[in-house]
Amino acid sequence: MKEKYFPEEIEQKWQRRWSDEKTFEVREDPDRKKFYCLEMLAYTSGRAHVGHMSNYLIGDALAGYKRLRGLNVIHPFGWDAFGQPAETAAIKNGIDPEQFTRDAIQYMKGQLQRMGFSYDWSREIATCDPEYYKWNQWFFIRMFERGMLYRKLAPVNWCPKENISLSNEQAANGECWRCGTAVIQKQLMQWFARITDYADQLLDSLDSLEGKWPERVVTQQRNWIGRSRGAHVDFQIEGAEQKITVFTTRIDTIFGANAIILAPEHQLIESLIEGRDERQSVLQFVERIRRQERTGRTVESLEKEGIFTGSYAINPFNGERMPVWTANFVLIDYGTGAVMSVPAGDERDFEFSRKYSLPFRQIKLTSEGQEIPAEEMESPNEEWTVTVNTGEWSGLSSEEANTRMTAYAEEKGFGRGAITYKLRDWGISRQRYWGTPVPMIHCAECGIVPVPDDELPVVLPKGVNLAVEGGSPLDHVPEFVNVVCPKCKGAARRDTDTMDTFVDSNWYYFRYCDPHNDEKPFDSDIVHYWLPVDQYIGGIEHAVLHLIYTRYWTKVMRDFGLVEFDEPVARLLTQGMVCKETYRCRPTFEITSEVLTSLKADGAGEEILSKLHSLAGQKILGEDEFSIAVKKAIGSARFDELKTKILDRAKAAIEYHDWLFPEEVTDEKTCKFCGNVVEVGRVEKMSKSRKNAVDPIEMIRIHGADALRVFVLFAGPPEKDKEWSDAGFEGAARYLQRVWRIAYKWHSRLVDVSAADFPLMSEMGDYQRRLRRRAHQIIRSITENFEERLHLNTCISSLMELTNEIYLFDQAVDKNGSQTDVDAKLAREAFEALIRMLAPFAPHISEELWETLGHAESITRAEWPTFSDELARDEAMEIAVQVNGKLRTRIFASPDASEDHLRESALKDEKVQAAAAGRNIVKVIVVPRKLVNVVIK
RNA sequence: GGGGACGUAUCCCAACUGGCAGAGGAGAACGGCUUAGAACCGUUUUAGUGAGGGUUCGAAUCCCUCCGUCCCCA
Repeated sequence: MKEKYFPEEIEQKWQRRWSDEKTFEVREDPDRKKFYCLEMLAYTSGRAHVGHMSNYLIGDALAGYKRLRGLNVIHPFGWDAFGQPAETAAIKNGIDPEQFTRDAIQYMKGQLQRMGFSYDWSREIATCDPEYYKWNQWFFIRMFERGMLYRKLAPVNWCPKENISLSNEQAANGECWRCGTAVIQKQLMQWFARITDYADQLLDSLDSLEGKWPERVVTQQRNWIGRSRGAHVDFQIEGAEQKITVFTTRIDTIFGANAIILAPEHQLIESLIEGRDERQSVLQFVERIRRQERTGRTVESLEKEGIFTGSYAINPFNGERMPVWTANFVLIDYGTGAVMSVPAGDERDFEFSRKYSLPFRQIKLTSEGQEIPAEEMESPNEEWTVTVNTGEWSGLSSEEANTRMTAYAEEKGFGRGAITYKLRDWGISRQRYWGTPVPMIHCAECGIVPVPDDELPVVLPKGVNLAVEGGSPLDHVPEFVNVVCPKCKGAARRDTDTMDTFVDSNWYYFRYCDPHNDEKPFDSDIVHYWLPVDQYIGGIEHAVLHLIYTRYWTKVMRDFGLVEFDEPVARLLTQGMVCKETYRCRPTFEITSEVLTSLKADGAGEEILSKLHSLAGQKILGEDEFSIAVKKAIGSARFDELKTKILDRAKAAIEYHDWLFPEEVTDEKTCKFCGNVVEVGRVEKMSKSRKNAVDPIEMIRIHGADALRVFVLFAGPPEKDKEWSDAGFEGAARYLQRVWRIAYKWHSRLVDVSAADFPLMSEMGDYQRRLRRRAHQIIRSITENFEERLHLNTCISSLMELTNEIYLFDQAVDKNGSQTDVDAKLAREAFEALIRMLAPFAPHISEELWETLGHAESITRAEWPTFSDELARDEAMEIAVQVNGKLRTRIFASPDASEDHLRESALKDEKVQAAAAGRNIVKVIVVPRKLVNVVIK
């Protein structure tokens, strides 16, 4: 053993050995209990920073622990390799997306291996491998055969100049990311999966995840599915054959309806306006709303806009005539795309009716039992109370009325109970290159024909020009597009859509179990050995989409007979992020008299100038802040018009350097390049663009991977955000050195003793008893923590405590002048416990020390230390004695002193007696091992 | 805009089903070691839990209001 700790040397030694000996490769073993430890697929962004490591670290520590507990631990890794960012990077830099992705994987894998993670690399998957995505295609065809997939027209963001579809990010701000053209919504034929058929199952089986998944993930999924029970009601259109069917959850409020409102996309609109004066203006309105981004239309703050169609519909309950409108806040894909407006009971309807002065009626009491006249209402009443003005149902509770009125509608045949969901069918088409090709062929004779199984995979062609204008890049590859129809052998076209990458991530962890199977996606028996996943770890951003889709896919696979279980993930942990301070060199803006003069020359009016004048003299840091201030002063319409001119003129510091790396900031917190004072930003999530990412490889070069691992896990509980701190990282390194030093001091003395045949506690000295007791206490606390709370930060602090105990012990031994055999036994017990418990966190140093203690086999094959409650028992405990809840004194008692004993000792105490003198003792509360509270009056 | 989380010492964080506010780390100070410093070893150090109110024998913990920070959804 070397006297000094050289992390680099021992880390490389053990990483090589693990790899040579295939330490972490596992097989199914029916005689052993398994543990599936899974972290989410890594996105192939190029390089990983410390923030990315956080969830791998949590998983690796847990996997290490479970291995020591004797479980057969599968801990695989893979790459989320398809997707639009790789394609974007490829277009920008002219690199082939495949090359870009392969390079990223190679680099990132190197980073992970240097961290010493215990992955079974023989199971590695990259979703862009044809051997993997072949099975996406296989699933696609199976689902198509069963009618689980269909095509329909659906809107995409579309750049009219280049004729390509854009992702939401590419269409940010409503402009095409490449040419700046205004994005429009275009209807394209696209593939959809009927996930809504599984809505009830997805919702109902969430109950079984309660308590095992974070509460908020379960809640978010419930809301996302958004099941609501209500009724469909048919409204006859006046003077026409058709009826409008609306969905409502509050049929009890139908007497308060003052209009029917259709989504602008509603099919009936055209026939409603046919031949009417309103036709032209309604068409214009519909066209305008359709261009608005769909996402914006669900916001509650949305400015409600609508237009009367000229038609009327009849309320089937009371025969009232109601105008039919169309408005932007009604969505075509929710319910039936038509609602009845009940202003007295709904926020949006209320706002809408007030805006367009549509009169309405009060239909329920307030929760205090008041009937407020409709004209006097200041806000709608959305509660379930008691109905009024509701015909024969007046005076009923809302719930009662709801049930009875639904029954009435059913009886009369103009309505029926119905359930709707917020969940929509899942659009899986993408009009891009870098994804799994849809394995379908379009034949003029035979329609849509799946590619025969024996021709799978449909491989993505190489060398495709991604920067083309017009359609998807694959449309421009004739040798890909032009095929022979599998059925009639006539000329046909291949489908050029690729699949949403959520298809890839739906089932990758099933594939890990049987990654090289070339006959089917996986062998069911093997999957049944490993799955469900025991612990899944990943980011909260996947709370809804990925985690709903993968639950859905599991149920689909279950219905295919591939798996027997229902829920794929037993436990879920969403990790916090690693954050760090940011620095930014920003331009300052100032409205000076020169600025005003030149703006005047630009044609700005007096009114504007005087308003801007009020901002004069203020130095405002940052473009956003300046824009906001100016906008506030002159109003947003004028600002939009003059924006560029004002910004250009008012920019005081022309030169600035935006986000800075820490090393680009001087000690005086100024920018190294221009001397501007930098803005020290909030502690933010690490990211490349904010230049606050910490490179793990760089950190490993300084103090080693073990120190990095210990630091990140020690920085805070796994599910909370953590802050990067250089001092903390140093502290972690110092801790490992401290372990090394004390191990070095003792190791030669320990090799030949065994931690067995201890004398009775009563026969040992104080310092000896203490070490043994503390060791057993700490083993207990770390074990419980791993099993229950996974607060790994406190595990590490317990390890530090144990280390401190060993130092204390060492000091006592030095004071005695000689080490006894009992000392050596005790030290060996404590060291072996320490090293094994350190192994999940700092595996390299633990292996090395374990070997030093004379173990021939890897520490990963060792057993987790056990504890004895008896040995961990405290000798005497301090019991707090309170009078009326205030601490008055303390008494000492053995940990198993009875309540009676504690009560009596406390009452006997002179401080208690003094306080109680002349007053009544009302009661005495005894909390064994903690405190006694004497309540007096 | 909606939903959620968090706020404890100079800083990062502990405190498990309400039960003595402090485990651990960082920092600082002092002592030892040293030619000296760093490192190391040791000792010491600080808050009543963001503010206000409520429930309770007892509140960091539960409830309400407000302030602040962050996250998710839109």
